[in-house]
Amino acid sequence: MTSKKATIDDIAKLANVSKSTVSRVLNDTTPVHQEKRAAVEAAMKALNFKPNVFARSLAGGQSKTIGVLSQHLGSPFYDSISEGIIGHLSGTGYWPMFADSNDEPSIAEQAFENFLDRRIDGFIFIGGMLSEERLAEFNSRVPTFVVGMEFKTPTNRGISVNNELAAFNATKHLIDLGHRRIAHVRGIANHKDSIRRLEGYRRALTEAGIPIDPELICEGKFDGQSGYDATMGLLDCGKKFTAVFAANDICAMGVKLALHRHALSVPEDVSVIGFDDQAETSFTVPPLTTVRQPAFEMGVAAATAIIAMINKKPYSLPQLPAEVTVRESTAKVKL
Amino acid sequence: MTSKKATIDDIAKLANVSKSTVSRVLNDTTPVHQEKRAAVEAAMKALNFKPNVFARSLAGGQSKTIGVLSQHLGSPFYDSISEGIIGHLSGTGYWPMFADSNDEPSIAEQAFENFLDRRIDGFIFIGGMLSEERLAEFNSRVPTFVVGMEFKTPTNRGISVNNELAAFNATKHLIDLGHRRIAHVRGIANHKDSIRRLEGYRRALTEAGIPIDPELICEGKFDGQSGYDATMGLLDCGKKFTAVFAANDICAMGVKLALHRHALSVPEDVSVIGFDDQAETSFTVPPLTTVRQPAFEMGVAAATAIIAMINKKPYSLPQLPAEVTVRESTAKVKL
DNA sequence: AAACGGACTGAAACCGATTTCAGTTCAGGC
DNA sequence: GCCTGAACTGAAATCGGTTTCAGTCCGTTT
Repeated sequence: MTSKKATIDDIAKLANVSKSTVSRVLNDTTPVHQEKRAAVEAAMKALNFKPNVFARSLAGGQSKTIGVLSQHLGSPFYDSISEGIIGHLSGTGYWPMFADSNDEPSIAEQAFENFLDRRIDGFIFIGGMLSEERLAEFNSRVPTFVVGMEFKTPTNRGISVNNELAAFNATKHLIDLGHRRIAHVRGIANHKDSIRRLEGYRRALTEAGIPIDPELICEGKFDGQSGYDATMGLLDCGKKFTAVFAANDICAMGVKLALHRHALSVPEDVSVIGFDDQAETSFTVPPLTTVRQPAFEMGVAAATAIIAMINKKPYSLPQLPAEVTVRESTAKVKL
Repeated sequence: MTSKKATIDDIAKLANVSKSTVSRVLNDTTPVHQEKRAAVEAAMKALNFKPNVFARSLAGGQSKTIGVLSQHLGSPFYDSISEGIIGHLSGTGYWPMFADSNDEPSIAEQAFENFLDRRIDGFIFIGGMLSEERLAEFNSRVPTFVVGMEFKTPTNRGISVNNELAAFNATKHLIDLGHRRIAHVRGIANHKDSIRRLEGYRRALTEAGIPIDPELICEGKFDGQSGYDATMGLLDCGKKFTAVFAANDICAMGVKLALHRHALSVPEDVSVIGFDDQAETSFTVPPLTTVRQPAFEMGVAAATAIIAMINKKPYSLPQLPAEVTVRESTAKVKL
């Protein structure tokens, strides 16, 4: 098929110009006469020319790669974001390069340095274990976009659901169903999302005039086991509650299993609401009520934004809803 | 910290040798006198030298990047494999570059070409929508390792669970519990894994002297919806069965929900077994019996193998078990 | 003692782009 | 009619490595 792989010199020869000119039409750095530009473009088409990324990057140009740092690949929510990023990047000429920090700030820092060695053109940070200051510092070294973590200062440098509001809505949904003793199983304690979700939970209770019972707020880790353990703990010591707001969907599954172990049924005895709306969620028994986070769309937005940032073009971010998806794991409180 | 970034010339100057020599100790291509080698190594340490990947690759050396093509990022099984790959690659100097073919052979082909443009040193193919011939062809162009798909010809070029055997074991587990009317919800029809799993299912029935009822074999797509639809279909037309072997765990969740809709309980009325043992699986109500695929370990093995292949070193692959993880979704058939 | 071959080395070419530098052309302002 | 600046161009340097080529040095063979 493609015999060898055309270089810029081949194009120059065929179009009868110098390689400088070819480079110019390639990068739009300097005006090029219409005629020559057309000749060059024709030659590129004819030879199916694709610039060599390495030569380009070596010479100081772009590497056409985007570093993507996920806090935890294997977490469905982050993975959906990644999927959105990959999906949107494909065909743009940019390629993502992934790293996983495993929720460790020090690994994240190191991964970032490695990315710089690789001369990434842009950096997408998924999740939220780094301070805004660090991220600002990153951004001063390479265009940086944050997804899935609330990022206040430069509002257009990140995209995320409003966790506080989403958690408020989730809790309010339960309150509206008549629940007053609502437990909350948290995510990782110092994780931004966890903190904001706890805030939303508290605000909803407070605004409804329900006193906050600290014993109903359990530590967790965004996983099934911690949801299970926390709920078992509550149940074993006879704590009364009629609803649980879990930090995320997989945690909610753990909560449900613990309730099942105590012969409590969902939603008849206890209502459960999750967070994320990950794919499996609608097939649990019963299907889980949850707060939807449009993860894939967030990934797409991040990819769109980072490309625009790299090319210093304007872009706009979608407004993300924080809606409760009502399914069958929540119901009116039993009288 | 690191002021500028040392180049090979800096090293050469400091070690008082030519850059050729530095390159030689870097790549171990030609013998270098012990003294000079030591001097060079010392200089590299002192200047914290890291060779520029782009210059290296441009000059015809290695790019230190591994192309990883997943059939479907966002599928928990494939993601766990990816996680294993990323985990094991980290710190080796090699970096993965991901693409997602979305189960489309044509996209896979294109992704592979793009990878070659990026001069990947090695290629890891996750999943199984490509023929062995194509993969052999790929392997002739760049070291290629296949993970999560059975790959017969060169036995050490891929790693996978024995799907036929695993499916046989799953089905046999049900038979041993006394079930004789066992439905099977398949994965994507022309997907290798699906085919092999169907074979295992058939063999188990045949060896047990149970006639195969084609109406109990339903098409599916490795997702929750198809598990749900298939089961609803069976139930709605009054087909009798006491157990279901689902193509994977998420499919099994769909199956369970459909049973729940018909007021059938698991495992009292119908036993359900899944495949993969993905993380959430142990928190479903009731926890799902499934066949474990050690995905993360498979990823690690793939990363290990590809690096060895690139460097023409020997390596060995672990033997993967195909064990049934018995939880609570399967039970003795009701008499 | 001459010839040979293996260990070891540095200069220079090369990989394929970008960018600087030094012009050349040409239109418009005075 | 001359000057100025913008549009446009190509030669050559550059990015940071690898690899070829042409040797040098030395211990062994014959």
